[in-house]
Amino acid sequence: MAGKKQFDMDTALDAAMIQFWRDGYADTSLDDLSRATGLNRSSIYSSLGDKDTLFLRCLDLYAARYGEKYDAALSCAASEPVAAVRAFFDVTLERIADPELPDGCLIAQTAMAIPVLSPSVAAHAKQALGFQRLRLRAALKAGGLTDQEAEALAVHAAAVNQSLAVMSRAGASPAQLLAIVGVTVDALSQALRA
Amino acid sequence: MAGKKQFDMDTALDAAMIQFWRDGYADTSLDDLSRATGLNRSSIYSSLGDKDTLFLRCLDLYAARYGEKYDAALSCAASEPVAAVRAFFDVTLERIADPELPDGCLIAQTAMAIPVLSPSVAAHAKQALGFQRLRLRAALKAGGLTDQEAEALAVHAAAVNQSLAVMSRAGASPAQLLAIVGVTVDALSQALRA
DNA sequence: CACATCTTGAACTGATCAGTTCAGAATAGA
DNA sequence: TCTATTCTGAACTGATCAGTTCAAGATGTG
Repeated sequence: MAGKKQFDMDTALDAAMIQFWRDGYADTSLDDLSRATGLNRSSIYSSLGDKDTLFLRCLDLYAARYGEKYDAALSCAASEPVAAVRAFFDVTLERIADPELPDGCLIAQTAMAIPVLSPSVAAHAKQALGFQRLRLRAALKAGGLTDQEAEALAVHAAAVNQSLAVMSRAGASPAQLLAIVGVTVDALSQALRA
Repeated sequence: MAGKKQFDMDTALDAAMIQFWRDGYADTSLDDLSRATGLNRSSIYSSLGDKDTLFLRCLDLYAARYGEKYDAALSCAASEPVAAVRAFFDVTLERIADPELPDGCLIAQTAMAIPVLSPSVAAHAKQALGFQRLRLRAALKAGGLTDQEAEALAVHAAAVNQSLAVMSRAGASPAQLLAIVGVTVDALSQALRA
């Protein structure tokens, strides 16, 4: 069982991310991480760093992975802004519908715990939410909204996207989640018609 | 220091509620509660029960207190539905703006932690969110929306209300929070115009 | 075979946690 | 004054936590 790397770093990081995602930072112990990754306590410590460092890596992995998907969804915003925003929300809805993945959202969960988290972790979470808003704003401006409209709808859409995390954890049905984003998409259609 | 009750139960419960609200269940220790309430460890145990019981009481106190305010805000829905929903969100926005109170929302925070909470606590949180939706739905129907529209807008508004908890924790400005609810209020105006 | 590399399990430290108990101090009312 | 009630501080249990260390075992490479 030695001589060469026995585990895939990315797989382990993935498992750790999902563990943090489901239970949150406070309720995830090193033993939980050890169980989730299949790695020994010592191995985690020596190759992934301590709990804080590992959590930061997981946050970044999460932001990068889904950030790409959100970007891809919004890429058609210039020609079809409504479809783009719908696709944006679909990224989240599909993630929630995936039985392999936890409900909720790692960023939202982390944001809610900001008062008890380290400043660096808090900063990463805030930054991730900021990126989301900027992504949406750029797309909406490309889609033809004014600066003001784009700003307002971007922060609204980012918030609604986070709300899906709360509502899914509280047991909302897929139909209800769809209704939540439906109102927002309709509001965008309306804004574009003006 | 004895012979008669030395502390006001409601005051103590209030302090405990705020402590849970700010730091969440997992990150609140009995020592934190002792400090917050000014009560001895033993006194908490003997007069407020164990951590789980106390948390349930705090959840109920929170739901009752703000439930009343939400109801009052929505009471004019039949004649002025848009103003009613705006007043509904104002309850949350004023709570967030109050420097005496934590950001966020106890219900939202609890909902996010459902996977690691006891079933009874999870049930209380879900119930509270369910009430919020029913409150909104009744108001919107009274305001003249169809059943379908009222259902969709109610779950949307309840979600947006929860999103304010996430966004305020992530450092969103009052103007941004206002923009978030603005889009929803506009969507309601539009629905009523049809 | 020998060595460098990797992995493991176990242990230990110092800290915190919830829950519980209890003796004693303080006090209000009879 | 006597007594029932209330409060307090301290202690203890059994558990978990993060962080760290290390010796022993396993394996691939040269």
